[in-house]
Amino acid sequence: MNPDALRGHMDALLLSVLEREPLHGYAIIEALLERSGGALNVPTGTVYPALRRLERIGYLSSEWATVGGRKRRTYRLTDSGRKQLEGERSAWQEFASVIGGVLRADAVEAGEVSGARRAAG
Amino acid sequence: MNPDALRGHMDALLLSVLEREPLHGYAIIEALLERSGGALNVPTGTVYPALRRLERIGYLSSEWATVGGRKRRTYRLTDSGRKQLEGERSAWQEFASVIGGVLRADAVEAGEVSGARRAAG
DNA sequence: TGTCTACATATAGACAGCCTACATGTAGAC
DNA sequence: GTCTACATGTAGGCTGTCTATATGTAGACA
Repeated sequence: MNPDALRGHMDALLLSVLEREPLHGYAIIEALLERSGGALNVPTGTVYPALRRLERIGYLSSEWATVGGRKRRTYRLTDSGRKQLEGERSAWQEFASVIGGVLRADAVEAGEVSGARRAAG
Repeated sequence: MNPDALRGHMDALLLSVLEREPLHGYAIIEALLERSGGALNVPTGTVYPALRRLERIGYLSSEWATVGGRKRRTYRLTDSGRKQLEGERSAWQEFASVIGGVLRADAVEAGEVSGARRAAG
């Protein structure tokens, strides 16, 4: 997975895995790995700063906990973050539709029309 | 459209619009705008350097032409570029599938399963 | 005892691509 | 003479992701 491609989509991914339940950074990385079928192995140097950024913005809140002698900082979605996640989801759909549409536009000519859809409007 | 989101997908878009026929930079911008239904208004400061980069790599070749007294640099896909486009297309599908899958994972819980698809393998 | 791995967080600095802003020039309409 | 559309290009800023490194606990194993 080309790292640049993640640019601008990391927030959506992080907010999304936190929607179900609060998690600490390490667990978030594992969750992304699992939910992507092994495709998304995001380095700690990406995740930890991103989580802090999202907290600074107000989408996440965090608190420390000690489990089995190890310290964890557990993040949870704020109301603001939950709202943002909605926005991220629709932004993703728009984005995927637009890019996918442009990429498909020329391939279609080759005779492969299959399930081509057009955005209404 | 969040600019960061384009990061890493610009190459695919540019190669894609050049698949059908050679175009000059300005026409490429218009083509992207049109094919995206107005969603993709890419600034010249993004397109021109990107085209030069793609030419430097070997995915595009260019030649100057004068039409109606105006100079144009027309770009066309090389064999290498055509091959790269194939790769970009499958990379996009993989990417969209992975991100979409993770974003959907939690929303699904709400009962909305609709047409969920999984990439084979 | 020492070493290794998994768990867990964090930061510094490099890298790269997209953007804003600006520069330059032609053609045609008005 | 001015404006808009056409057409290309560069400099410099921004910012998010990555690599590499640092720190520390717990438990397995020799």
